[in-house]
Amino acid sequence: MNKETIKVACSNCNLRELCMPMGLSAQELQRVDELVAVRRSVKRGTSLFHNGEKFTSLYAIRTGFFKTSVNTEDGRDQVTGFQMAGEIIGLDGIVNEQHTCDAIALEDAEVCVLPFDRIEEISREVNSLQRHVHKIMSREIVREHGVMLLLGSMRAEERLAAFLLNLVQRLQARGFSKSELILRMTREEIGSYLGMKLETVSRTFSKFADDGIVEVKQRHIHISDADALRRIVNPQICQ
Amino acid sequence: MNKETIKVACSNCNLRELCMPMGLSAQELQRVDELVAVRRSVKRGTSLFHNGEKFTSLYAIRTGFFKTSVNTEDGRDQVTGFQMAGEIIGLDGIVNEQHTCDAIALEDAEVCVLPFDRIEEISREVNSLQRHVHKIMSREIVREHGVMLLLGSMRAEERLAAFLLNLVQRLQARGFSKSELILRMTREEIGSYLGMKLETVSRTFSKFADDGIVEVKQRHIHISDADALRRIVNPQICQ
DNA sequence: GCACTGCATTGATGTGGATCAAGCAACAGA
DNA sequence: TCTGTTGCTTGATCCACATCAATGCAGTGC
Repeated sequence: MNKETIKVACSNCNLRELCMPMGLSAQELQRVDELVAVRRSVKRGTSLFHNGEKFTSLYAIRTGFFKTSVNTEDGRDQVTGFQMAGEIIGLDGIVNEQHTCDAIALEDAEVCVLPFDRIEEISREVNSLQRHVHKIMSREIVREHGVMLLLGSMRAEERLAAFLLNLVQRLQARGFSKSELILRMTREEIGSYLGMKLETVSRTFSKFADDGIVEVKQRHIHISDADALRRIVNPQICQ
Repeated sequence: MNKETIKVACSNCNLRELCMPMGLSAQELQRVDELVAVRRSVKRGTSLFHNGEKFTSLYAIRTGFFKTSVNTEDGRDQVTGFQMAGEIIGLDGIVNEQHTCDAIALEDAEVCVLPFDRIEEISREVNSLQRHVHKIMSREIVREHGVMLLLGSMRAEERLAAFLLNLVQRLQARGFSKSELILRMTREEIGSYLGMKLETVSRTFSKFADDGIVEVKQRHIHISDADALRRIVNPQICQ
Protein backbone atom coordinates (compact mmCIF):
# COMPACT_ATOMS: atom_id res chain seq x y z
CA MET A 1 0.00 0.00 0.00
CA ASN A 2 3.08 2.14 -0.18
CA LYS A 3 2.22 5.20 -2.26
CA GLU A 4 5.02 7.15 -3.79
CA THR A 5 4.61 10.61 -5.13
CA ILE A 6 7.24 10.69 -7.84
CA LYS A 7 5.81 12.82 -10.62
CA VAL A 8 6.43 11.10 -13.90
CA ALA A 9 5.68 11.50 -17.59
CA CYS A 10 4.56 9.01 -20.20
CA SER A 11 6.31 10.97 -22.91
CA ASN A 12 9.73 9.62 -22.00
CA CYS A 13 8.68 6.23 -20.66
CA ASN A 14 10.18 3.25 -22.42
CA LEU A 15 6.90 1.33 -22.09
CA ARG A 16 4.91 4.03 -23.84
CA GLU A 17 4.32 1.98 -26.95
CA LEU A 18 2.67 -0.73 -24.86
CA CYS A 19 0.39 1.51 -22.75
CA MET A 20 -0.27 4.48 -24.95
CA PRO A 21 -1.56 5.21 -28.44
CA MET A 22 0.99 5.81 -31.20
CA GLY A 23 1.49 8.85 -33.36
CA LEU A 24 0.53 11.57 -30.93
CA SER A 25 1.38 15.17 -31.72
CA ALA A 26 3.57 17.04 -29.26
CA GLN A 27 0.52 18.84 -27.97
CA GLU A 28 -1.44 15.65 -27.49
CA LEU A 29 1.52 14.03 -25.77
CA GLN A 30 1.54 16.89 -23.33
CA ARG A 31 -2.13 16.29 -22.50
CA VAL A 32 -1.53 12.57 -22.11
CA ASP A 33 1.30 13.27 -19.66
CA GLU A 34 -1.36 14.57 -17.30
CA LEU A 35 -2.90 11.11 -17.16
CA VAL A 36 -0.51 9.66 -14.64
CA ALA A 37 -1.21 10.95 -11.17
CA VAL A 38 1.52 9.13 -9.32
CA ARG A 39 3.40 5.90 -9.32
CA ARG A 40 2.76 3.33 -6.68
CA SER A 41 4.91 0.41 -5.65
CA VAL A 42 3.33 -2.87 -4.61
CA LYS A 43 5.27 -5.44 -2.62
CA ARG A 44 5.18 -9.07 -3.60
CA GLY A 45 2.16 -10.80 -2.12
CA THR A 46 0.21 -7.62 -1.43
CA SER A 47 -2.79 -6.36 -3.34
CA LEU A 48 -3.01 -3.42 -5.72
CA PHE A 49 -6.77 -3.46 -5.26
CA HIS A 50 -9.22 -6.02 -4.03
CA ASN A 51 -12.78 -7.14 -4.47
CA GLY A 52 -15.27 -4.59 -3.12
CA GLU A 53 -12.81 -1.70 -3.06
CA LYS A 54 -14.00 1.58 -4.56
CA PHE A 55 -12.86 2.07 -8.15
CA THR A 56 -11.07 5.28 -8.95
CA SER A 57 -8.23 4.46 -11.31
CA LEU A 58 -6.81 2.12 -13.86
CA TYR A 59 -3.23 1.00 -13.40
CA ALA A 60 -0.48 0.62 -15.99
CA ILE A 61 2.11 -1.89 -14.89
CA ARG A 62 5.65 -0.51 -15.12
CA THR A 63 7.51 -3.39 -13.54
CA GLY A 64 6.52 -6.64 -11.92
CA PHE A 65 3.92 -9.28 -12.43
CA PHE A 66 0.33 -9.55 -11.19
CA LYS A 67 -2.47 -12.03 -10.99
CA THR A 68 -6.15 -11.11 -10.88
CA SER A 69 -8.69 -13.42 -9.33
CA VAL A 70 -12.39 -13.48 -8.54
CA ASN A 71 -13.68 -15.22 -5.46
CA THR A 72 -17.15 -16.27 -4.43
CA GLU A 73 -18.56 -15.92 -0.93
CA ASP A 74 -18.32 -19.67 -0.49
CA GLY A 75 -14.55 -19.62 -0.88
CA ARG A 76 -14.14 -20.60 -4.49
CA ASP A 77 -11.34 -18.82 -6.24
CA GLN A 78 -10.58 -18.38 -9.92
CA VAL A 79 -7.51 -16.69 -11.34
CA THR A 80 -8.76 -14.64 -14.28
CA GLY A 81 -5.41 -13.51 -15.66
CA PHE A 82 -1.71 -12.83 -15.25
CA GLN A 83 -0.50 -9.35 -16.16
CA MET A 84 2.95 -8.03 -16.94
CA ALA A 85 4.70 -4.73 -17.73
CA GLY A 86 2.84 -2.49 -20.14
CA GLU A 87 -0.56 -4.01 -19.43
CA ILE A 88 -3.52 -2.16 -17.93
CA ILE A 89 -5.50 -3.55 -15.00
CA GLY A 90 -8.61 -2.47 -13.17
CA LEU A 91 -11.12 -2.42 -16.04
CA ASP A 92 -13.52 -4.60 -14.06
CA GLY A 93 -14.18 -1.73 -11.66
CA ILE A 94 -15.73 0.70 -14.12
CA VAL A 95 -19.23 -0.75 -14.36
CA ASN A 96 -20.22 -0.59 -10.69
CA GLU A 97 -17.59 1.85 -9.50
CA GLN A 98 -16.05 -0.85 -7.41
CA HIS A 99 -13.61 -3.61 -8.13
CA THR A 100 -14.94 -7.13 -8.51
CA CYS A 101 -11.63 -8.96 -8.39
CA ASP A 102 -8.34 -8.90 -6.51
CA ALA A 103 -5.05 -7.87 -8.10
CA ILE A 104 -2.07 -9.37 -6.29
CA ALA A 105 1.58 -8.69 -7.08
CA LEU A 106 3.49 -11.93 -7.71
CA GLU A 107 6.75 -10.02 -7.43
CA ASP A 108 7.64 -6.55 -6.24
CA ALA A 109 5.99 -4.23 -8.71
CA GLU A 110 5.48 -0.64 -9.69
CA VAL A 111 2.39 0.78 -11.39
CA CYS A 112 1.33 4.13 -12.83
CA VAL A 113 -1.95 5.30 -11.33
CA LEU A 114 -4.36 6.62 -13.99
CA PRO A 115 -7.40 8.28 -12.39
CA PHE A 116 -10.34 7.22 -14.50
CA ASP A 117 -12.14 10.55 -14.59
CA ARG A 118 -8.95 12.07 -15.96
CA ILE A 119 -8.80 9.34 -18.61
CA GLU A 120 -12.35 10.17 -19.65
CA GLU A 121 -11.68 13.88 -19.67
CA ILE A 122 -8.55 13.69 -21.80
CA SER A 123 -9.96 11.06 -24.14
CA ARG A 124 -12.74 13.50 -25.02
CA GLU A 125 -10.05 15.78 -26.41
CA VAL A 126 -7.50 13.36 -27.79
CA ASN A 127 -9.29 11.09 -30.24
CA SER A 128 -6.51 8.57 -30.47
CA LEU A 129 -6.55 8.16 -26.70
CA GLN A 130 -10.30 7.58 -26.81
CA ARG A 131 -9.85 4.93 -29.46
CA HIS A 132 -6.98 3.44 -27.47
CA VAL A 133 -9.08 3.04 -24.34
CA HIS A 134 -11.80 1.33 -26.34
CA LYS A 135 -9.25 -1.01 -27.88
CA ILE A 136 -7.77 -1.95 -24.53
CA MET A 137 -11.19 -2.92 -23.23
CA SER A 138 -12.08 -4.79 -26.41
CA ARG A 139 -8.74 -6.60 -26.29
CA GLU A 140 -9.53 -7.78 -22.78
CA ILE A 141 -12.93 -9.08 -23.96
CA VAL A 142 -11.29 -10.98 -26.81
CA ARG A 143 -8.62 -12.39 -24.48
CA GLU A 144 -11.35 -13.68 -22.20
CA HIS A 145 -13.10 -15.32 -25.14
CA GLY A 146 -9.87 -17.23 -25.66
CA VAL A 147 -9.80 -18.31 -22.04
CA MET A 148 -13.41 -19.44 -22.28
CA LEU A 149 -12.49 -21.54 -25.32
CA LEU A 150 -9.59 -23.01 -23.40
CA LEU A 151 -11.63 -23.77 -20.29
CA GLY A 152 -14.66 -25.00 -22.17
CA SER A 153 -13.18 -27.23 -24.80
CA MET A 154 -9.50 -28.08 -24.25
CA ARG A 155 -7.86 -30.92 -22.39
CA ALA A 156 -5.14 -30.53 -19.78
CA GLU A 157 -2.17 -30.80 -22.15
CA GLU A 158 -3.72 -28.39 -24.61
CA ARG A 159 -4.42 -25.87 -21.86
CA LEU A 160 -0.90 -25.89 -20.49
CA ALA A 161 0.63 -25.73 -23.98
CA ALA A 162 -1.59 -22.75 -24.87
CA PHE A 163 -0.67 -21.09 -21.58
CA LEU A 164 3.08 -21.45 -22.15
CA LEU A 165 2.87 -20.23 -25.74
CA ASN A 166 0.88 -17.20 -24.65
CA LEU A 167 3.37 -16.35 -21.89
CA VAL A 168 6.50 -16.56 -24.05
CA GLN A 169 4.81 -14.65 -26.84
CA ARG A 170 4.07 -11.77 -24.48
CA LEU A 171 7.51 -11.93 -22.94
CA GLN A 172 9.10 -11.93 -26.38
CA ALA A 173 7.13 -8.78 -27.26
CA ARG A 174 8.91 -7.21 -24.26
CA GLY A 175 12.35 -8.21 -25.45
CA PHE A 176 12.82 -11.40 -23.47
CA SER A 177 13.82 -14.81 -24.78
CA LYS A 178 11.27 -16.80 -26.72
CA SER A 179 12.43 -20.08 -25.24
CA GLU A 180 13.43 -19.26 -21.68
CA LEU A 181 11.10 -18.11 -18.93
CA ILE A 182 10.69 -17.97 -15.21
CA LEU A 183 7.21 -18.57 -13.89
CA ARG A 184 6.19 -15.99 -11.33
CA MET A 185 3.21 -18.02 -10.12
CA THR A 186 2.79 -21.32 -8.30
CA ARG A 187 1.44 -24.53 -9.83
CA GLU A 188 -1.73 -23.92 -7.90
CA GLU A 189 -2.21 -20.48 -9.47
CA ILE A 190 -1.57 -21.87 -12.94
CA GLY A 191 -4.07 -24.60 -12.16
CA SER A 192 -6.69 -22.13 -11.01
CA TYR A 193 -6.29 -20.12 -14.20
CA LEU A 194 -6.45 -23.21 -16.40
CA GLY A 195 -9.23 -24.98 -14.53
CA MET A 196 -7.14 -27.90 -13.32
CA LYS A 197 -5.58 -29.09 -10.06
CA LEU A 198 -1.98 -28.33 -9.17
CA GLU A 199 -1.08 -32.02 -9.37
CA THR A 200 -2.34 -32.17 -12.93
CA VAL A 201 -0.30 -29.08 -13.80
CA SER A 202 2.79 -30.71 -12.34
CA ARG A 203 2.17 -34.02 -14.10
CA THR A 204 1.60 -32.27 -17.40
CA PHE A 205 4.89 -30.38 -17.04
CA SER A 206 6.59 -33.71 -16.35
CA LYS A 207 4.93 -35.24 -19.40
CA PHE A 208 6.16 -32.39 -21.61
CA ALA A 209 9.65 -32.83 -20.12
CA ASP A 210 9.58 -36.60 -20.79
CA ASP A 211 8.56 -35.88 -24.38
CA GLY A 212 11.50 -33.50 -24.78
CA ILE A 213 9.27 -30.51 -25.41
CA VAL A 214 10.36 -28.44 -22.41
CA GLU A 215 12.93 -28.56 -19.63
CA VAL A 216 11.48 -27.85 -16.22
CA LYS A 217 13.46 -26.97 -13.10
CA GLN A 218 10.91 -25.74 -10.61
CA ARG A 219 9.85 -22.38 -12.02
CA HIS A 220 12.58 -22.20 -14.64
CA ILE A 221 11.20 -23.32 -17.98
CA HIS A 222 13.11 -23.87 -21.19
CA ILE A 223 10.99 -24.46 -24.27
CA SER A 224 12.91 -26.83 -26.53
CA ASP A 225 10.21 -27.45 -29.11
CA ALA A 226 7.68 -24.66 -29.50
CA ASP A 227 6.23 -26.29 -32.61
CA ALA A 228 5.33 -29.36 -30.60
CA LEU A 229 3.40 -27.09 -28.22
CA ARG A 230 1.63 -25.52 -31.19
CA ARG A 231 0.72 -28.97 -32.50
CA ILE A 232 -0.71 -29.88 -29.12
CA VAL A 233 -2.93 -26.80 -29.10
CA ASN A 234 -3.96 -27.14 -32.74
CA PRO A 235 -3.92 -30.85 -33.54
CA GLN A 236 -5.44 -30.58 -37.04
CA ILE A 237 -3.63 -27.60 -38.43
CA CYS A 238 0.00 -28.25 -37.52
CA GLN A 239 -0.27 -31.76 -38.99
CA MET B 1 -28.53 -10.01 -44.29
CA ASN B 2 -31.75 -8.15 -44.97
CA LYS B 3 -31.08 -4.50 -44.27
CA GLU B 4 -34.01 -2.27 -43.62
CA THR B 5 -33.85 1.46 -43.80
CA ILE B 6 -36.50 2.45 -41.31
CA LYS B 7 -35.23 5.59 -39.62
CA VAL B 8 -35.80 5.31 -35.90
CA ALA B 9 -35.14 7.19 -32.71
CA CYS B 10 -33.91 6.02 -29.32
CA SER B 11 -35.79 8.81 -27.59
CA ASN B 12 -39.12 7.03 -27.84
CA CYS B 13 -37.86 3.45 -27.74
CA ASN B 14 -39.21 1.34 -24.91
CA LEU B 15 -35.83 -0.36 -24.48
CA ARG B 16 -34.01 2.92 -23.98
CA GLU B 17 -33.37 2.33 -20.31
CA LEU B 18 -31.55 -0.91 -21.16
CA CYS B 19 -29.38 0.41 -24.02
CA MET B 20 -28.89 4.05 -23.20
CA PRO B 21 -27.67 6.19 -20.32
CA MET B 22 -30.27 7.66 -17.99
CA GLY B 23 -30.97 11.28 -17.23
CA LEU B 24 -30.12 12.86 -20.55
CA SER B 25 -31.18 16.43 -21.25
CA ALA B 26 -33.45 17.05 -24.22
CA GLN B 27 -30.49 18.34 -26.16
CA GLU B 28 -28.34 15.31 -25.35
CA LEU B 29 -31.19 13.00 -26.25
CA GLN B 30 -31.33 14.64 -29.62
CA ARG B 31 -27.64 13.95 -30.18
CA VAL B 32 -28.03 10.36 -29.06
CA ASP B 33 -30.87 9.88 -31.54
CA GLU B 34 -28.26 10.27 -34.26
CA LEU B 35 -26.53 7.14 -33.02
CA VAL B 36 -28.81 4.66 -34.71
CA ALA B 37 -28.15 4.53 -38.43
CA VAL B 38 -30.76 1.95 -39.37
CA ARG B 39 -32.46 -1.10 -38.05
CA ARG B 40 -31.66 -4.45 -39.46
CA SER B 41 -33.64 -7.65 -39.20
CA VAL B 42 -31.89 -10.98 -38.87
CA LYS B 43 -33.67 -14.24 -39.64
CA ARG B 44 -33.38 -17.15 -37.28
CA GLY B 45 -30.28 -19.18 -37.98
CA THR B 46 -28.49 -16.44 -39.92
CA SER B 47 -25.56 -14.37 -38.71
CA LEU B 48 -25.53 -10.72 -37.71
CA PHE B 49 -21.76 -10.74 -38.17
CA HIS B 50 -19.17 -13.44 -38.29
CA ASN B 51 -15.55 -14.10 -37.48
CA GLY B 52 -13.19 -12.18 -39.77
CA GLU B 53 -15.80 -9.68 -40.95
CA LYS B 54 -14.81 -6.03 -40.91
CA PHE B 55 -16.00 -4.22 -37.80
CA THR B 56 -17.97 -1.04 -38.32
CA SER B 57 -20.79 -1.01 -35.80
CA LEU B 58 -22.11 -2.20 -32.52
CA TYR B 59 -25.62 -3.61 -32.44
CA ALA B 60 -28.38 -3.04 -29.88
CA ILE B 61 -30.82 -5.93 -29.86
CA ARG B 62 -34.42 -4.76 -30.15
CA THR B 63 -36.12 -8.10 -30.42
CA GLY B 64 -34.94 -11.67 -30.62
CA PHE B 65 -32.20 -13.76 -29.12
CA PHE B 66 -28.59 -14.31 -30.19
CA LYS B 67 -25.66 -16.53 -29.42
CA THR B 68 -22.04 -15.53 -29.95
CA SER B 69 -19.35 -18.13 -30.48
CA VAL B 70 -15.65 -18.30 -31.22
CA ASN B 71 -14.23 -21.06 -33.36
CA THR B 72 -10.69 -22.25 -33.92
CA GLU B 73 -9.26 -23.25 -37.29
CA ASP B 74 -9.29 -26.86 -36.18
CA GLY B 75 -13.05 -26.88 -35.81
CA ARG B 76 -13.47 -26.34 -32.10
CA ASP B 77 -16.38 -24.16 -31.17
CA GLN B 78 -17.21 -22.33 -27.97
CA VAL B 79 -20.39 -20.39 -27.31
CA THR B 80 -19.28 -17.25 -25.44
CA GLY B 81 -22.69 -15.86 -24.60
CA PHE B 82 -26.42 -15.57 -25.20
CA GLN B 83 -27.82 -12.09 -25.74
CA MET B 84 -31.35 -10.76 -25.49
CA ALA B 85 -33.28 -7.53 -26.09
CA GLY B 86 -31.56 -4.40 -24.78
CA GLU B 87 -28.07 -5.91 -24.86
CA ILE B 88 -25.21 -4.67 -27.02
CA ILE B 89 -23.13 -7.00 -29.17
CA GLY B 90 -20.07 -6.57 -31.33
CA LEU B 91 -17.59 -5.25 -28.75
CA ASP B 92 -15.06 -7.92 -29.72
CA GLY B 93 -14.52 -6.21 -33.08
CA ILE B 94 -13.12 -2.92 -31.82
CA VAL B 95 -9.57 -3.96 -31.05
CA ASN B 96 -8.55 -5.22 -34.50
CA GLU B 97 -11.29 -3.61 -36.53
CA GLN B 98 -12.66 -7.01 -37.36
CA HIS B 99 -14.96 -9.38 -35.55
CA THR B 100 -13.43 -12.37 -33.81
CA CYS B 101 -16.65 -14.27 -33.16
CA ASP B 102 -19.93 -15.14 -34.87
CA ALA B 103 -23.27 -13.73 -33.78
CA ILE B 104 -26.15 -15.99 -34.80
CA ALA B 105 -29.84 -15.24 -34.29
CA LEU B 106 -31.58 -18.04 -32.39
CA GLU B 107 -34.96 -16.59 -33.37
CA ASP B 108 -36.02 -13.92 -35.85
CA ALA B 109 -34.50 -10.73 -34.53
CA GLU B 110 -34.19 -7.03 -35.09
CA VAL B 111 -31.20 -4.89 -34.13
CA CYS B 112 -30.33 -1.20 -34.16
CA VAL B 113 -27.11 -0.56 -36.04
CA LEU B 114 -24.80 1.84 -34.15
CA PRO B 115 -21.84 2.89 -36.33
CA PHE B 116 -18.87 2.92 -34.00
CA ASP B 117 -17.26 6.10 -35.26
CA ARG B 118 -20.53 7.85 -34.58
CA ILE B 119 -20.56 6.40 -31.05
CA GLU B 120 -17.07 7.77 -30.49
CA GLU B 121 -17.94 11.15 -31.93
CA ILE B 122 -21.07 11.65 -29.87
CA SER B 123 -19.56 10.25 -26.70
CA ARG B 124 -16.93 13.00 -26.89
CA GLU B 125 -19.74 15.50 -26.50
CA VAL B 126 -22.18 13.69 -24.24
CA ASN B 127 -20.30 12.68 -21.11
CA SER B 128 -22.94 10.32 -19.85
CA LEU B 129 -22.83 8.43 -23.15
CA GLN B 130 -19.06 8.15 -22.86
CA ARG B 131 -19.39 6.77 -19.38
CA HIS B 132 -22.16 4.46 -20.56
CA VAL B 133 -20.01 2.95 -23.32
CA HIS B 134 -17.22 2.33 -20.81
CA LYS B 135 -19.65 0.66 -18.44
CA ILE B 136 -21.06 -1.61 -21.12
CA MET B 137 -17.57 -2.84 -21.96
CA SER B 138 -16.62 -3.22 -18.31
CA ARG B 139 -19.85 -5.12 -17.66
CA GLU B 140 -18.95 -7.55 -20.41
CA ILE B 141 -15.51 -8.08 -18.86
CA VAL B 142 -17.07 -8.78 -15.47
CA ARG B 143 -19.63 -11.14 -17.01
CA GLU B 144 -16.81 -13.09 -18.62
CA HIS B 145 -15.01 -13.31 -15.28
CA GLY B 146 -18.14 -15.03 -14.01
CA VAL B 147 -18.12 -17.46 -16.90
CA MET B 148 -14.45 -18.22 -16.25
CA LEU B 149 -15.29 -18.96 -12.62
CA LEU B 150 -18.10 -21.23 -13.76
CA LEU B 151 -15.98 -23.06 -16.33
CA GLY B 152 -12.92 -23.28 -14.14
CA SER B 153 -14.31 -24.35 -10.83
CA MET B 154 -17.93 -25.52 -10.95
CA ARG B 155 -19.39 -28.96 -11.50
CA ALA B 156 -22.10 -29.80 -14.02
CA GLU B 157 -25.07 -29.26 -11.70
CA GLU B 158 -23.67 -25.98 -10.44
CA ARG B 159 -23.08 -24.74 -13.97
CA LEU B 160 -26.59 -25.48 -15.17
CA ALA B 161 -28.14 -24.03 -12.02
CA ALA B 162 -26.11 -20.83 -12.41
CA PHE B 163 -27.08 -20.67 -16.08
CA LEU B 164 -30.81 -20.98 -15.36
CA LEU B 165 -30.69 -18.42 -12.56
CA ASN B 166 -28.86 -15.97 -14.79
CA LEU B 167 -31.37 -16.41 -17.62
CA VAL B 168 -34.50 -15.91 -15.52
CA GLN B 169 -32.94 -12.96 -13.74
CA ARG B 170 -32.33 -11.23 -17.08
CA LEU B 171 -35.77 -12.18 -18.37
CA GLN B 172 -37.37 -10.89 -15.20
CA ALA B 173 -35.59 -7.55 -15.67
CA ARG B 174 -37.43 -7.41 -19.02
CA GLY B 175 -40.81 -8.01 -17.47
CA PHE B 176 -41.08 -11.76 -18.01
CA SER B 177 -41.90 -14.39 -15.46
CA LYS B 178 -39.26 -15.31 -12.89
CA SER B 179 -40.24 -18.96 -12.93
CA GLU B 180 -41.25 -19.68 -16.50
CA LEU B 181 -38.95 -19.59 -19.51
CA ILE B 182 -38.53 -20.94 -22.99
CA LEU B 183 -35.01 -21.82 -24.00
CA ARG B 184 -34.11 -20.44 -27.39
CA MET B 185 -31.02 -22.63 -27.75
CA THR B 186 -30.39 -26.35 -28.10
CA ARG B 187 -28.90 -28.61 -25.44
CA GLU B 188 -25.75 -28.67 -27.50
CA GLU B 189 -25.46 -24.86 -27.44
CA ILE B 190 -26.06 -24.79 -23.70
CA GLY B 191 -23.40 -27.48 -23.35
CA SER B 192 -20.91 -25.54 -25.43
CA TYR B 193 -21.45 -22.44 -23.31
CA LEU B 194 -21.14 -24.38 -20.05
CA GLY B 195 -18.26 -26.60 -21.10
CA MET B 196 -20.18 -29.86 -21.03
CA LYS B 197 -21.65 -32.32 -23.53
CA LEU B 198 -25.29 -32.19 -24.59
CA GLU B 199 -25.96 -35.55 -22.93
CA THR B 200 -24.73 -34.17 -19.62
CA VAL B 201 -26.95 -31.11 -20.02
CA SER B 202 -29.92 -33.36 -20.65
CA ARG B 203 -29.12 -35.66 -17.73
CA THR B 204 -28.69 -32.68 -15.41
CA PHE B 205 -32.08 -31.28 -16.46
CA SER B 206 -33.58 -34.69 -15.74
CA LYS B 207 -31.88 -34.78 -12.35
CA PHE B 208 -33.28 -31.36 -11.45
CA ALA B 209 -36.72 -32.53 -12.58
CA ASP B 210 -36.46 -35.72 -10.47
CA ASP B 211 -35.51 -33.57 -7.48
CA GLY B 212 -38.58 -31.39 -8.02
CA ILE B 213 -36.51 -28.29 -8.66
CA VAL B 214 -37.69 -27.64 -12.22
CA GLU B 215 -40.23 -28.99 -14.69
CA VAL B 216 -38.78 -29.63 -18.11
CA LYS B 217 -40.79 -30.13 -21.29
CA GLN B 218 -38.26 -29.86 -24.09
CA ARG B 219 -37.44 -26.17 -24.16
CA HIS B 220 -40.19 -25.14 -21.79
CA ILE B 221 -38.77 -24.75 -18.30
CA HIS B 222 -40.67 -24.07 -15.12
CA ILE B 223 -38.56 -23.29 -12.09
CA SER B 224 -40.38 -24.66 -9.05
CA ASP B 225 -37.67 -24.06 -6.47
CA ALA B 226 -35.29 -21.22 -7.28
CA ASP B 227 -33.80 -21.40 -3.79
CA ALA B 228 -32.71 -24.96 -4.44
CA LEU B 229 -30.88 -23.73 -7.54
CA ARG B 230 -29.22 -21.01 -5.47
CA ARG B 231 -28.14 -23.60 -2.90
CA ILE B 232 -26.65 -25.71 -5.65
CA VAL B 233 -24.59 -22.77 -6.93
CA ASN B 234 -23.59 -21.58 -3.48
CA PRO B 235 -23.44 -24.64 -1.23
CA GLN B 236 -21.95 -22.90 1.81
CA ILE B 237 -23.94 -19.72 1.92
CA CYS B 238 -27.51 -20.93 1.42
CA GLN B 239 -27.03 -23.49 4.22
C1' DG C 1 24.86 -27.11 11.14
C1' DC C 2 19.46 -28.22 11.73
C1' DA C 3 14.48 -27.40 11.93
C1' DC C 4 10.77 -25.37 9.67
C1' DT C 5 7.88 -23.88 5.84
C1' DG C 6 6.05 -23.63 1.38
C1' DC C 7 6.02 -25.61 -3.05
C1' DA C 8 6.64 -29.39 -6.30
C1' DT C 9 6.65 -34.12 -7.66
C1' DT C 10 4.95 -38.72 -7.97
C1' DG C 11 2.12 -42.85 -6.98
C1' DA C 12 -2.39 -45.25 -5.98
C1' DT C 13 -7.12 -45.05 -6.27
C1' DG C 14 -11.73 -43.03 -7.21
C1' DT C 15 -15.25 -40.65 -9.92
C1' DG C 16 -17.72 -37.13 -12.73
C1' DG C 17 -18.63 -36.52 -16.97
C1' DA C 18 -17.36 -38.08 -21.86
C1' DT C 19 -18.28 -41.35 -25.23
C1' DC C 20 -20.89 -44.72 -27.69
C1' DA C 21 -25.30 -46.29 -28.85
C1' DA C 22 -30.24 -46.84 -29.09
C1' DG C 23 -34.73 -45.17 -29.05
C1' DC C 24 -38.08 -41.42 -28.81
C1' DA C 25 -40.72 -36.86 -29.28
C1' DA C 26 -41.62 -32.74 -32.05
C1' DC C 27 -42.06 -30.67 -36.23
C1' DA C 28 -41.85 -29.49 -41.25
C1' DG C 29 -42.88 -30.73 -45.70
C1' DA C 30 -45.10 -33.72 -49.11
C1' DT D 1 -51.56 -38.84 -42.76
C1' DC D 2 -47.04 -40.40 -43.54
C1' DT D 3 -42.02 -39.56 -43.45
C1' DG D 4 -37.67 -37.65 -43.00
C1' DT D 5 -35.11 -34.64 -40.00
C1' DT D 6 -33.57 -32.60 -35.94
C1' DG D 7 -33.14 -32.44 -31.26
C1' DC D 8 -33.79 -34.79 -26.71
C1' DT D 9 -33.46 -38.56 -23.42
C1' DT D 10 -31.52 -42.53 -21.33
C1' DG D 11 -28.48 -46.57 -20.59
C1' DA D 12 -23.78 -48.87 -20.57
C1' DT D 13 -19.07 -48.26 -20.52
C1' DC D 14 -14.69 -45.79 -20.34
C1' DC D 15 -11.15 -42.53 -19.23
C1' DA D 16 -9.11 -38.03 -18.02
C1' DC D 17 -8.53 -35.82 -14.27
C1' DA D 18 -9.47 -35.29 -9.20
C1' DT D 19 -8.43 -36.86 -4.81
C1' DC D 20 -5.70 -38.74 -1.20
C1' DA D 21 -1.23 -39.48 0.48
C1' DA D 22 3.72 -39.68 0.81
C1' DT D 23 8.11 -37.84 -0.27
C1' DG D 24 11.43 -34.51 -1.96
C1' DC D 25 13.61 -30.16 -2.32
C1' DA D 26 14.82 -25.19 -2.05
C1' DG D 27 14.86 -21.28 0.79
C1' DT D 28 14.89 -19.06 5.50
C1' DG D 29 15.71 -18.30 10.16
C1' DC D 30 17.92 -19.84 14.30
